[in-house]
Amino acid sequence: MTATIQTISPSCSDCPIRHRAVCARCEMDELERLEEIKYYRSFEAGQTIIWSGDKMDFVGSVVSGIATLTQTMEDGRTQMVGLLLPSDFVGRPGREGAAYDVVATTDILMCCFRKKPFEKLMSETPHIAHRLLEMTLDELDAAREWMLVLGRKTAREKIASLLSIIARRDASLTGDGGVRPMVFDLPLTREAMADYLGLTLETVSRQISALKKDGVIHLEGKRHVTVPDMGRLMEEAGDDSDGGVFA
Amino acid sequence: MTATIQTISPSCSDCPIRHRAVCARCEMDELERLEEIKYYRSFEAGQTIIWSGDKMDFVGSVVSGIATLTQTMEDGRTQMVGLLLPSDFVGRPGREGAAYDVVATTDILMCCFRKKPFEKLMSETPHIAHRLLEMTLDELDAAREWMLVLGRKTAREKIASLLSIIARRDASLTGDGGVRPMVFDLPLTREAMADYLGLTLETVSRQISALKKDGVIHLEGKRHVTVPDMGRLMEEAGDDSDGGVFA
DNA sequence: CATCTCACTTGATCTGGGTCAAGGATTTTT
DNA sequence: AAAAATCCTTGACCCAGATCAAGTGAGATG
Repeated sequence: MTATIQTISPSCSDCPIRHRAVCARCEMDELERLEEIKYYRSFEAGQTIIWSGDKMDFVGSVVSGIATLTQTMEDGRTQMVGLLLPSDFVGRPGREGAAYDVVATTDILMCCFRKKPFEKLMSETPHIAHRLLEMTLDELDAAREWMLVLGRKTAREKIASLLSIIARRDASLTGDGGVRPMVFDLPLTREAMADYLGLTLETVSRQISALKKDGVIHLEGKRHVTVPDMGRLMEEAGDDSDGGVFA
Repeated sequence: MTATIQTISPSCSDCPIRHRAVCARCEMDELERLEEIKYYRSFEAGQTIIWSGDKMDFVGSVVSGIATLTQTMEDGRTQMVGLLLPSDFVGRPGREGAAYDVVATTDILMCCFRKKPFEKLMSETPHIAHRLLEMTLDELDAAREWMLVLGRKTAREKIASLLSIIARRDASLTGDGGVRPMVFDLPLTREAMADYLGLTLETVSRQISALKKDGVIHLEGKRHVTVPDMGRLMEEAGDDSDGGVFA
């Protein structure tokens, strides 16, 4: 149950996540400096990557697999505060410790940079700091969108919101535009969905069954989802602001 | 009901919010450049400062007064996603439009910088970009802490959480350390609290009454709050992580 | 001084989602 | 192939918080 630390380190331009990673706009000499501090790290499903409060000596991006950011109260109530899908960034440059538990939900491969040298590089390279700010603003928007979901939506709307976010992210990763019907696999257990949505796993299960009965989604097995009509799903989510992805 | 635009523009070093403002670590020539693009703007209680989606041509900080960031669904359900107290920063450098409605809850004075030149200054001054990143990370932490409140806390815990956050902020502004008992004025109506907490105003009212009956807080009028024991309040909030302010 | 309005309180009732409990379907272990 | 462990579903019941409704109290307005 320990992390396999692999030092594959292909050249940064081969990095499978370069389209969103900080290195996307780097010059050759910056690439070389990034190369020196870069390493890959893989974790098994269920492993905790970082514990809240632990010192975090790296930043990085998810290459493949899924992880979650969660907060837990003393009595065990837990709330997921972030979902890390491939290309998402993890880490808080300038901060010592981790603020949340980071848990691998599936087997996961991360592309990491040692934190200290990364910060040095960042302070010397304006566009990296810029890119970080942009990504942090994106995360802030996502967190605030989720506050509306948690605070004001019904259980059914919450499920529909989650499905439509996952579908959207999945489509943008596979470049699968607005093709209908939309097909994807749920990367989360019912319990993890419940933790994201502020519900119980029973309610999640019931609402998924209800959406299925009403023909909003179709299920094969427990995880494989087909959405015959994304517009319908987003209506169910109470969401007109579709972000233009499926316009 | 239009905004009074005053161009008081005292020198930046006189800025009442310089301790948290972006200019805190600026050199003299940067201060002068900031001075050129700086202006003050005041709004009356109830005024909407920016509408979600509107083009936003400034960034800035709250000097005095309170504003809120809110999101609204088509059917009128609203969720507050941020509370802007004095010294808080507003604006999304690098983004065109506003993502949320910004509403003045009390009369408010803002210290603004024109956006385009501010962005230029930012791209030429690493430590400003740095400071912005830090502030955005703070906001992200606050948003995620609030996700736990919205998703997993009971009505009573939500109220206690809000009171303890306001008390904390108030104390750090007035430099009023850990002095017990803690006294402050609620800057929000019951309805605004409800919008922040994902509750109805009736529930907010009932829970405040309950906390009062149980001696957790004491009320004079409807807004003036005395907290005889901050530790007790934070227990009620289900919150051990007190941020060390009242350790 | 009477009336309005706005912010709040309190009561009565209803209901969405939580809780508790009993399975079912797959996969993993032995 | 039996046993155990996961993950999921469904039913029955309950309760925290929503909804509906009727006030109260303190400023503002005429």
